[in-house]
This record gives sequence, C-alpha cells and structure tokens, in this order.
Amino acid sequence: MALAFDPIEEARRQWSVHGWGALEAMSAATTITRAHQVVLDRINKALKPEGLTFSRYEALVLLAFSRRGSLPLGKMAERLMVHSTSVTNTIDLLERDGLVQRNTDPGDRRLVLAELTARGREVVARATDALVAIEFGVPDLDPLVVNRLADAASYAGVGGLRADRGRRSKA
Amino acid sequence: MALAFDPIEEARRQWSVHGWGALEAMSAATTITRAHQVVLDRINKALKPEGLTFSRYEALVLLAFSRRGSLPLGKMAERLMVHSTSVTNTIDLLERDGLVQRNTDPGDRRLVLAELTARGREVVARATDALVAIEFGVPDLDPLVVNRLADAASYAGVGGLRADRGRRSKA
DNA sequence: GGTGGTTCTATGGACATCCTACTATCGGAA
DNA sequence: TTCCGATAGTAGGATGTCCATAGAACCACC
Repeated sequence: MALAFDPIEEARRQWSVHGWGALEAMSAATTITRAHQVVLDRINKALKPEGLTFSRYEALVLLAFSRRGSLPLGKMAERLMVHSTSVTNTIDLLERDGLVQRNTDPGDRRLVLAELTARGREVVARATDALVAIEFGVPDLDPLVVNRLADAASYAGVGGLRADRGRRSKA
Repeated sequence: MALAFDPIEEARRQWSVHGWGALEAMSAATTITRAHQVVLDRINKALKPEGLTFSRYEALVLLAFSRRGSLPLGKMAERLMVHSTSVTNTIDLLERDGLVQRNTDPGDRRLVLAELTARGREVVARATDALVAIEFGVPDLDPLVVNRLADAASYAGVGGLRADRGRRSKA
C-alpha cells in the first residue's frame, strides 16, 4: 500500500512545473479519487467473506434502517445517490443471493419494494461487524493522502458556499 | 444535485440511533464515497465533448508528463494506483481512438510502451482546458458534503497517527 | 371518463475496475 | 548453457456505474 513515492504529490509537482491551471482543484480531485480507490478496495476485501460488496452492503443497511425493512427502488437510488438503474442491478444480485425480496406496492403498482429477508438481516449484521473491525478502511490511510484530502475538503469548501456552517475547525 | 435532505447526515443519524459501531469511520467512508461520486460525475460530463473519461484523461496526462511521452503499462498502473488489467483496458480504448500507440521496448520485450500520438497531445490539452474551466468539479460541492469530507480527512489522519481519538467536535 | 404527460422500473450497451489464469520474456542459479 | 522463478502484459469473467430507451401505471385536466 505504501509506495516508494506519492503519486498525488508527483502529479501536483508535474502539473505545477508545466504551468497548467487550477492546480489546487486538480490536486483536490485527484486526492478524492485516490482516497476513494483505497478505501473502497479495503472495504470490499473485508466484505468478501460475506459475499457482499460495498454497494450491496449500503443497500442492505438502508433497508435495515427503514421502518418496514422495505423501500421502493427509486427511493433507494435517491438515498444512495446513484442512478436508479444501478439500484435495479444491485437488487438483482441481492435477490439472487436471497438477502432481499421484491414486492409490489399494492397502493402504487409502479413501485417495486425491496424487502430484507431474514437472511439479509443476519448478513448485514455480520458484515457490519467486519467493517467496524477495520473501521471502514479509513484509519491508517497514508498520511500524505490524508493531508491532501483535508486540503481538498478545505478547498472545495472555500470555492463553494459555506459562508455559514463554519464548523470546520482545522485542516 | 441539491437534495431535500442530506443522505450522509441521515445515514449518520440512523447509525447512531441504532447504536452501531465506528460511527465516525462509517461517516468518513460514506463521505469519501459520495464526494467521489459527485466529482467524478462532473468531470466525466465535462470530458464528454472530447470523447474522454477521467480514467483515460489521467492516463494521457501521465504520458504527457513523461520524458519521452511514453511509459510501460505497469508503471502507469502504479502511478494511477489501479490494477494493471485496468491499464490494459484504458490503453485499448485510447489506442482505438488514435490518442495513444503501443510500442515494444527494444531493451525488454516484455514491456509495452504506451506512447502519446500527436492527436493525443492535442486532445489532452483541450480536455485540460475543459477541466480547468470547471475547476475539476470540486468548487461548489454541497457544503454538507464538504464539511463531512474535511472530517473524513481529519479522522483518517487521527486514526492512523494519533493516540487520542477524540477529535470529533461533532456535527 | 378518456387522453396525454409524468413517474417508476427494467433492458441493453458502454466503460471502469477487480480477480484469476495464461503466455512471453528476462535473469540468475545449477 | 540450461532451467526455473519472477515479471509484464493480456484474456475472460464478475460487478458497478451511467445513458438511452422501452413499457407499465398513475394522475390531472379537459
């Protein structure tokens, strides 16, 4: 995981040397990308024994938190911030593995409700334990990446509209 | 892009209510994931007119920064922090579009060198302009996401390098 | 009440990513 | 010099994501 040099730092240096624009923004985007790659990879490896991926895990958690243990697919897409076709695919696989079941809403027959099965509840509990054990893959990120990520966050905030909300103490 | 409520905040609340573990870590991982989704989406939309994606763009930039405008695929995988098979795929598509050309290294015939074509150089320049124009998709991130991202970064750093884990001011 | 626009899910295609397995090549040790 | 382990890249398969399109159901307006 630890490389001989930091690819993010190297990209930044080259970018600067060549005089290309928006250095900070580029660095921010790159950092978010790399951090995501690392964290997602760790999470997926931890979930592998349960036969899950992070996408499917997130879907299960969403259902576990819902009142009746079921939600319309469109609502899930909204919460997960993904395209609704992605949810269709996710639920296909969860259903295949018997963790979720599709039902139709009697009130609105356009809706498909994804409902957690008993097995689904067990699996999401075990999967959560596994992720808690590795603290969701974030604790020991390469310090170089972490610093850049903090910069990225600050930068994104500066450019945006966080006039109020000034909770950010540092970094 | 702006939702009625913040899915990350909602996840955090639910997680807390249900008493599940590693709240901060979960929130950090979720935030990195969502920030990545948003930024990547914006970047890809900006690159669409050039017929590129962020992956392919990053590969082109890497080549543009290299001394001879060419690199072995394995080296590219290392710099981009992706699996080498991903680079094979990326170069396949760049080659298909005439932006890159495969050569064999005379010194070590195992190596495949990806080399930027003239057209590749033009495209990467235009694509860079497009991304600079939108500041790589990071400036106006939803403040909620930004704040969480900063927390995520801090947390990741704390988890790896500091004894006391109690920084979380809250949210 | 019927009709047309809207909403919701599914399908098929393009891409990106990983993993496992395979082939070619290199390099050092016997 | 020959052979075997290590290294580089590719092939095939699974998954996740998006987009464009299609089909079904709902709803409001006439």
